This record gives sequence, C-alpha cells and structure tokens, in this order.
Amino acid sequence: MTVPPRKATIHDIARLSGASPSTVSAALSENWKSRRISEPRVEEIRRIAAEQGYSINMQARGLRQARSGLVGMVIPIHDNRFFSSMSQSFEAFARDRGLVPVIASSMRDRNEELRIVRTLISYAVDYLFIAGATDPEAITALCRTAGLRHVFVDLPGPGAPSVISDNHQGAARLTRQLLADMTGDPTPRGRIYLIGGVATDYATSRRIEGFRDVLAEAGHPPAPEQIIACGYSPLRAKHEITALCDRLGGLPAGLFVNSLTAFEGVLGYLVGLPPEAVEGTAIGCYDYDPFAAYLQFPVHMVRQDSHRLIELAYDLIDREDQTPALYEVEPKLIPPRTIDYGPHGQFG
Amino acid sequence: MTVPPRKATIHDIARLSGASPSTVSAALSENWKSRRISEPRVEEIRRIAAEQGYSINMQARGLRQARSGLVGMVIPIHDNRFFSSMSQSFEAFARDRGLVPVIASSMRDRNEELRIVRTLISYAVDYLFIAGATDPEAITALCRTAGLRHVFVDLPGPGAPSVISDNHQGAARLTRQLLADMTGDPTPRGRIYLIGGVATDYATSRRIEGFRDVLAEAGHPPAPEQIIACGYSPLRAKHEITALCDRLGGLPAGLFVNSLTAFEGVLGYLVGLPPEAVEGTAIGCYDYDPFAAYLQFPVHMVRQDSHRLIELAYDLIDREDQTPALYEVEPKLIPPRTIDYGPHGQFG
DNA sequence: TCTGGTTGCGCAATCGATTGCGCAGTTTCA
DNA sequence: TGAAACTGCGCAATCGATTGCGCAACCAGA
Repeated sequence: MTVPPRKATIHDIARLSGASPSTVSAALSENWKSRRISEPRVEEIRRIAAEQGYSINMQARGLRQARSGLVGMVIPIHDNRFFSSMSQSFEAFARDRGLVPVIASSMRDRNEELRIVRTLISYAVDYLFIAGATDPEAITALCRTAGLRHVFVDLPGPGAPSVISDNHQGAARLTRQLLADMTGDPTPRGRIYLIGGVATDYATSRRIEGFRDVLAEAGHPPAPEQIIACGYSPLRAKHEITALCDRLGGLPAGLFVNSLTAFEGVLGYLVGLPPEAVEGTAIGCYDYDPFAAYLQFPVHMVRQDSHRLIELAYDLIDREDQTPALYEVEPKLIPPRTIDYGPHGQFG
Repeated sequence: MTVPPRKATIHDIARLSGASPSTVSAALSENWKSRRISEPRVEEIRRIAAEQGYSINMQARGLRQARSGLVGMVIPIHDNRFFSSMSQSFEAFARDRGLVPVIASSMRDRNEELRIVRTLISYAVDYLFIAGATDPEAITALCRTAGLRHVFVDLPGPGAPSVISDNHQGAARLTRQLLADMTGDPTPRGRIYLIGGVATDYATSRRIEGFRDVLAEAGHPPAPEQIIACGYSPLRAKHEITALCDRLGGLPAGLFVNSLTAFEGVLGYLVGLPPEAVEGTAIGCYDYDPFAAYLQFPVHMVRQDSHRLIELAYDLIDREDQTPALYEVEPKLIPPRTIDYGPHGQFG
C-alpha cells in the first residue's frame, strides 16, 4: 500500500466527484436534505469518500462551528478505582452524546489543575467536569472568561453546579458500623481513628462531621488526635498510621480510612504485622475497591455511586440554568468480603 | 463579572495593542525573535493578552500547522489497575513533551476500537498508542491512510513497532513459583489451572506457552482442560471457576489467573467459600493490584512495568524508522502480601 | 550621495470545513 | 402563457491562527 501524500480533504472528494466542496460537505453530513442535494449525488459522493478513506478534519469543523465535540474532565489521579470508574462512566455518557472525552489528572496539584483547565479551554472543549477540584473558584473564573459550562463532581465549587456524594451520611453509616464491630473500652487504644484526606476539603470535612456526630451520639465525641487528616498520599498515610500505633502501643480498636489512596498506605503498614495483630480492629474505608473488599481482615467499604454522579453531572450541564447548586447522591455501605459489581456489570 | 460576548482572539489583542495579528501571533509564541519584534512591543502585547484572559485557539493553530498537539491512546478499560497505571504514565510522558493526552477505552470491542481510532484520526492526533489491540492489522491500515505514527503496547501488531511485556518469561516464573507452593499429587485436583484471557491474543498465547513449558519441564505437561482461556469478563471467569470446582469437587491445587479482571471474577467465587477451603490452593495472578496483593490468602502477582512500557513506546514513536519490531520488557514477580509502590512512588 | 544591510513590522494567503445567499432550470397553477 | 414556486447546486465569506514575502525607515560605509 502506498502512503498518500496527505489525508484526503473535502476538496479532493469534490474534485473526484465533480461536485463543489459545499456539496460534498452537505452530502457527508446529515444536512444534505435541507440543502437539497439529490440522493444519487449523495450516494456517489459517499462512495468516493469511503474509497479514499476520507475522514473529516475536526479541527476545521470545530473552528468554523465554534465547538469541538470534546468534553473535558479533570480528575486527581487515574490509578485509583474510584476515579477510574468515574472515567469509565464519563466516557460512556460522552459516547452516548457523540462527544469525545478528554480526561486529565491533576495529581491534586493546584497549579497543574489550572494548567489543565487552561489547556482544555484552548482546545475548546464544549463542557468541563472537574472531579476533586483543588481550587474551584479559580477554575470557575477561568471557565467564565471562556464562556465554558462546567460542573464540579465529588468536591463542590461555589461558582457552578456541583454533584457530590452525601459524605455526611456515608461517613455516619460507616462509623456506626465500625462502632458496632468494636468491643474495646474508650481508652485511647479502644477508640476509633479517622485517617487520610484533607480537612479543608469539603468532602473530608463533611465526612469528619459525620464521624464526629455519630461518636458524639454514642457518648464519645472524638478527641482532636482521633482525626488524622494527613492528605491522600499513601506514603504519608503509612507514616501516620505507624506513628499512631507507636504511640498507642498497637492498633486502635477502629480505623476509618478516608480514601483508597490512604488505604494503600495503611495497608503498607498492616502488611508488616502478624495477622492476629489486626484482628481486634474494626476497619472501614471510604471508597470501594473490589480487591480491598476481600483482604485478610474484614473491611467495610463505602461505595460512592460514580456512575450516578456522572449521569447527574451531565444532566446539570444540559440545564439552561447554570446557577450554582449542590446535588447529593447516596453512597452505599458494602459489607466486608463482598464483591459488588455495581449497577453496570459491563464494567470491570 | 460580566460574561464577554466571546473569547478574545488574536485580532482583539491586535486591535487593543495597535499591532497586526501577525505581530501578536509572533509575540505570544516563541518566534518573536526570528520575526524581529522588539522586546517592548512583545511585553506590551503579552500584558494586554493576559489582561484579556486570552487563550490560544488550538483548533485554528492545529489547522494551520497540520498538527494538533494531541496524542491518543486506546486502552481496553479504565477501571483496572494495570491500565489505569498505564494511563498515568502515558499522561506524564505526554506532559513532558507538551502534548495533551486523549485516552479512550474500547471495552475490548473490535468495532468500538476502530471507531475510536477513526475518531482520533479526525481530531488529528499527532501519535497514537494502542494498548491491548483487538485488531492490530485493521488499526494499522487506518493509521497508514492517515499517515499516523502509531505503536502497539501490551499486545503487538505486525504493522508497527510494538512494546510488550516478556509474557513467556513472566508466566514461566509465576508458574514455577506456584508449582513450588503446591503440595498435591498430579490428580486432577492436584493440578494447576490457568484461567482467563483469550487464547488467540498474542499475550495470552505467550503466557500459555510459558505455563506449558514449565509444566512440561516439571514432567507434567498440561492437559487441554487445564487451560481455560475464557476471556476477560469477571462474570465469565466466575462462572468458569465455579464450573471447574464443581467438576473437581473443590479448588485445584494451583490457579494461574491471567488478568486482574478475570481475578475479580474468581474472587467473586472464592468469597463464597469458607476461608479454609482456599488454603490448599496456590494462587497467582498475571498483573498486579496493591489490594489484591493482600487478600485473605497469599497471591503471587506479576507486575508488568507499565511505566517502562510507555516510556519505550514514546521512544519508538520518535524514531525515524517506523519498521515493525517487537520490544520486550521484563515483568517482576511480586511475593504475596507485598505492597509494591513501583518505580514512581508519586503515583497512587 | 549612493549602495547595501539591518530593524521592525504588516499584507495576504493558507489550513479544511460550514453556511448564507443566489442563480439557472424545471414544474405548477391560475 | 406568464408568474410563482421549487429543485439542485455553486460562490465566496468565515472561523482564528501561522507564515512567506515585502516594504519603509534607518544606519553605516564608501
């Protein structure tokens, strides 16, 4: 097969078919009826286009139409079951609308996040979804000057519609479950500790409230040292859990891990312990991973409905009214050692 | 804040600065020196551009320059630690080169895969990476008529450079390890079974060879029924492992699971068993997941070096010579209950 | 003063598709 | 039979940036 000098354009097809570029354009799109191109002509043109392996240049089309057919999404990190299943849903819904998804990860870095938003604006994405935003206000500012519709997911922003999990509810349920599994007295080692997340994040703060409320309800409001919002880094979490256990002289009675990434770090510590050392501890993790659900020890997991989150986000993007508002989706408590295939068994 | 009628263009900046569009273009890019624009002029123009929140229109630039700054990658599925960590690396290398990554998942569907390739061609991606290709020849054909450089990853194609793991080696090592852990006699239940993957896939077939060679070496070449290449679907794998155990009257002595997705299905079955039922079985999985590494029972895992795979793929794309060739990367055997942070602790 | 080089910048074509408008030829209908 | 309506299609402008080429002003040297 000889390599053609360059990709065929609409002009090449026009030349080959004896039609004008306008006619070719119309014939290849759906509006040939409204431009009154005769059906035999259309078929002839399409035949030639197929023969030449013609494919439209979306840059040119986008330039003219002032829309690109791209949808952007920013996520903190790909390599995580929560966010990668969001990506999967995001892509599925994009396809349904004939849009092409562009997903970029910010590594939870504010500047990187803004850089990505600016880049996506340069590519004229038609809509933008931001999951786990670090600086929602700045993002909204950028989007506004570009006239770009955007929706926050997972972490809300004040400047645009936001769809998030009911973090308070999810955390409260998980905490209640862990308390029920705990047997110890309210000595330091008998307490439950929350680890991971960033306290100023909306999501984490709501979870902490849920955690706190349930403990208070149970008569043991948490001491400050019971809440270790040390961020999302696995290594940092490992460090913190190590320090905690050193202080306490062993694992506490309960452990509420605030994200999968933090849980990876915690696991890095637990791996080094004799199996029986973990037995007395009730462990829960906010977010679900099918493998994490079947560890050596039982783990309660909160499964956020990422599919529903994204579905709702797309709904919001479509609404005429882009007034900021908060929409909450119920998460689900998954019992230990349960493989949950989710509402869409086709994934995974 | 009032919404401007539309995004500022280079012409707006030209008008505001009293310069011509060409000058503005040059001033905002790096070639103002070669066009001999005076430095004060450049600074003034940049100031005004910043003031107006100008951002370049990549569609227009791409159209003119016949390149988009996009780099595409097709993966089978996002929601999987192997592929999502590939995505992470893919994105990191793209950033280093000033490219914007576009990652799409084919769900391992041939038609979907081709649709995606065509779409990415329409968007004029500068390069294309295809991981786990279903129909490499067809992809190469499309890319050739578009004059698009592409590289296959994980599953090779005959029409372009390919970088893959040394599947034979990885499978052989894993098999050897499992054999060493097994105690049973070579009765059917005492045997080791390989489950998951598609036998006609290059990767799977090489792994099966590795598996077979090691068993033959040990004096027990596998019977056909010991190789259950039932695809990648978790549900299918669950079904097959269930059927197998029904036939055997329990778990076999060894289990070589051929992918994380199949492992999810297998796990779905194992979850329902009493813990001690699993004790006598040596289990291994091709591909690594940090959580899977610390299940109730020990699992040997093969970790492919996705970072290195991608790095090598980018190298190949740069080469002048795009002759098809196969490059192999060594995978690593991860002992049970080990958290491996990989060569790049920044991820995850 | 004339030539030749340099500086600083603008004109206009170009990339590939879309689209408002208009034009010739044919049909319809009063 | 003439006007109106319809059919089928092409012309040329347009989207926003890049780039080859050229031009005017200035300076230095002969």
